[in-house]
Amino acid sequence: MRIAVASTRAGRVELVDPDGDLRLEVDRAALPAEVARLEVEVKPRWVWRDTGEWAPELLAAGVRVARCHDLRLCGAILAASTFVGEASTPATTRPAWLPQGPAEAMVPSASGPVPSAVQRGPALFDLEADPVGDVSAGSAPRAEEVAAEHDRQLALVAASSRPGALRLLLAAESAGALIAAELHAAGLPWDRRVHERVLAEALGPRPTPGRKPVRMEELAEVVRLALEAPLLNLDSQADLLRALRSAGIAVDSTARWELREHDHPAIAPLIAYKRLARLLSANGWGWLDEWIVDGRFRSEYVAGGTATGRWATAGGGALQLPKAVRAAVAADDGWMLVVADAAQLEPRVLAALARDPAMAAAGRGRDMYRAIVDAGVVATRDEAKVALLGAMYGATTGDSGRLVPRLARAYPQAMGLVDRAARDGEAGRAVTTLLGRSSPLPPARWHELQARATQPDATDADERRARSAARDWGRFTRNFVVQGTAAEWALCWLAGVRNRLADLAPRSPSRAAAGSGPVFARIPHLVYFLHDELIVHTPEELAGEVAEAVREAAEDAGRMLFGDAPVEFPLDLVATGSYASID
DNA sequence: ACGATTTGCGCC
DNA sequence: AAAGGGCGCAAATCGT
Repeated sequence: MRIAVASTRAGRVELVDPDGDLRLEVDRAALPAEVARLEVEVKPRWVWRDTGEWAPELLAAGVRVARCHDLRLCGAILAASTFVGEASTPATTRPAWLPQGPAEAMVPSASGPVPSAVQRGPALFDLEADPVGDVSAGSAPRAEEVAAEHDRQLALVAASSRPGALRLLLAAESAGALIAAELHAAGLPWDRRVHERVLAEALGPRPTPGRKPVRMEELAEVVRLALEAPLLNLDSQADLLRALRSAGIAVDSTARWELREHDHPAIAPLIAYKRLARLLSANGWGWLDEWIVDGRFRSEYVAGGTATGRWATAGGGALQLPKAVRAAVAADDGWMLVVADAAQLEPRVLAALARDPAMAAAGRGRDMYRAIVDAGVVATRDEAKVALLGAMYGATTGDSGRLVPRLARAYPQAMGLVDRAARDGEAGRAVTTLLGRSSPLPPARWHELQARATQPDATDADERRARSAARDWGRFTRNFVVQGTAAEWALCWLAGVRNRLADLAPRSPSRAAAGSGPVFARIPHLVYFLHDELIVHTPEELAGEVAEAVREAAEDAGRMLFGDAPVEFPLDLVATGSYASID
C-alpha cells in the first residue's frame, strides 16, 4: 500500500491512498501522530515530492517511517536513465512542481524547497554547464498530483529495458533520502574535549581572535628565515610563490605535491605550516563552536547529491573529516560504535560488473591487490593498487599509465568495460551504471568545441582543445560506471543495515543516548556514511548483533547487485569506543 | 564593497 | 609512485 502526502493551500496535510478509500486531511502539527498510526496499521510506502520536506519534522516528533518514494530523486534518475525508452509522449511529461534536469540540489527556503539557482555540471575543468531556464518548482502539488506522478514514474520503470534494476535503484535512492534525514536527526556523537586536545597538541593553546596559534607562528618564522623573506605572509600564495622562486626553488605552484619534490630547508616547515593552517581553518576551534552542539555533529547530507550517485554534504564538511580529528567521534557512555568499511570496493565492483573471471578470482580473497601480485600480473602490491586505480581513473602517463597495459592483458574484460565507457564519453554519449543511473551529457560548450574542430578552417589548437576536452569527458564516464555502481552497492548495503537495525530495535537498553533525539535515544542507529564506510551507534550489549547485521547487509548487497558473480565484498569492521584512525 | 573564481587540500 | 575520477570548504584573489 502507498500513501501520497501533500500540503494543502491552507497549510494542512493531505494523506491519500489513490488505490483505496483512505483520504485524510490533518493539521500539520497532527501529522506525526497520524503517520505513526498508519505506519503501525498499514506500513505504507510514503510517496512525496521530497523527503526533505517531511522527514525532519517527523523525526523531530519521534516518528520514523520504513519506506518512501522520493519523487524528486527518482524522477531525476528516470529522466536521465538510458534504460528508460525514448518514446516519451506528452502524457509522460514531468510536472512543473518537480525540478527539471538531473539531480539539482534543493535548498530549503521559507516557501519550501526550491531548486538551487545554478545547475552544476560535473566539475570538469573549464567546461561550463548548460544555461538553465526558469527552474522554479512551482507551487506545491496536491496529493492526487503526487499520486499521478508516482504512477508516471512506475510506468516508466515498467516500460524500461531493466525494470528490476531500476526498481531496486529507486528503492535504494529513496531509502538513502530517509537515512540522510535520520543521520542529521541523530547526529554523530562528538567529544569536544578530545577534539580540543588534538587541536592543542597540534597548534598550541587556542589563540585570541585575530591571532595565529603559536605553533603556526613558530613555523612561519622558520620559513621566513630560510627564504630570507622577513615580512612574508605565508597565507598569500602569490607572495609565497614569489618568495620560493627568489630563494631558488623552481616551482609553478605552492601545492604540497610540488613542494615535496624540492630539497630546501624551507620546504619541511612550510609543509608543516600548511598542514596546521588547514587543520585550523577546516576543523579548528571555530568549527567546533559552530558545528558541535550538545555533543553531536549534525551535518546535512545530500543523498544523490553528485552525478555518480554518491552523496554530498552541505555544511560542516562531514565527508572530509580529517583522520586527525576522528578520535573525537566517540560513543556515549554505555554505547559503542560499530565502524565498517567495504575493503577495495571499487575494484571489486569493476570485476563483478565486467564479469571478468580472472579479476573476479583476484576479488575473491580479502586482499585483491595481493592477489593480483600472486597472479603474476605486476611485481608489488603498490603496483597493483596504482595500476588498478589508474585503470579506473584513466591514467595515461607516469608509472600508473605504464602499468595499465599489463592489467589490460591479464583482465581484458574488465579493461574492456572501462575503455568502452571512456569511448562513449569521448563521443558525447551517456554511460549507465548497473542499476540504471546514467551520466549527464556534456555541456553545450563541449559540443561547440567538438564541432569547431571538424570545421574546414579548424586550427591545430582547435583540434587539440577538442581532443583534450573529449578525453577529459571520457575519463569522467570511465570512472562514472565504476564509482556509480559502487555507490549503488553502498546504498543497498546502507539500506539493508537500516532495515536490520529496525528489527533489533524493540529491546531497549538501560541507558539512553541523550543527544540523539527522540527516535534514536534507545536503539542502535546509523550515525555516519562515507561512500563505502558507515558507523552505527549502538548500546554496547547489542554491538555483536549490530556487527552481524552489518555483515549480512553487505552480503545481501552483493547478491542484490551481482547475483552469484564470484566476487566477495569483505568488510573491515570493528566495534569500538572511538573512531580514532587505526592505519 | 561584494560576489564570483581560483587555489589548495581534506576525504573516498 | 604520480598528479588520472568524484566531491566541499576556506581563504585569497579577481572582476565589477
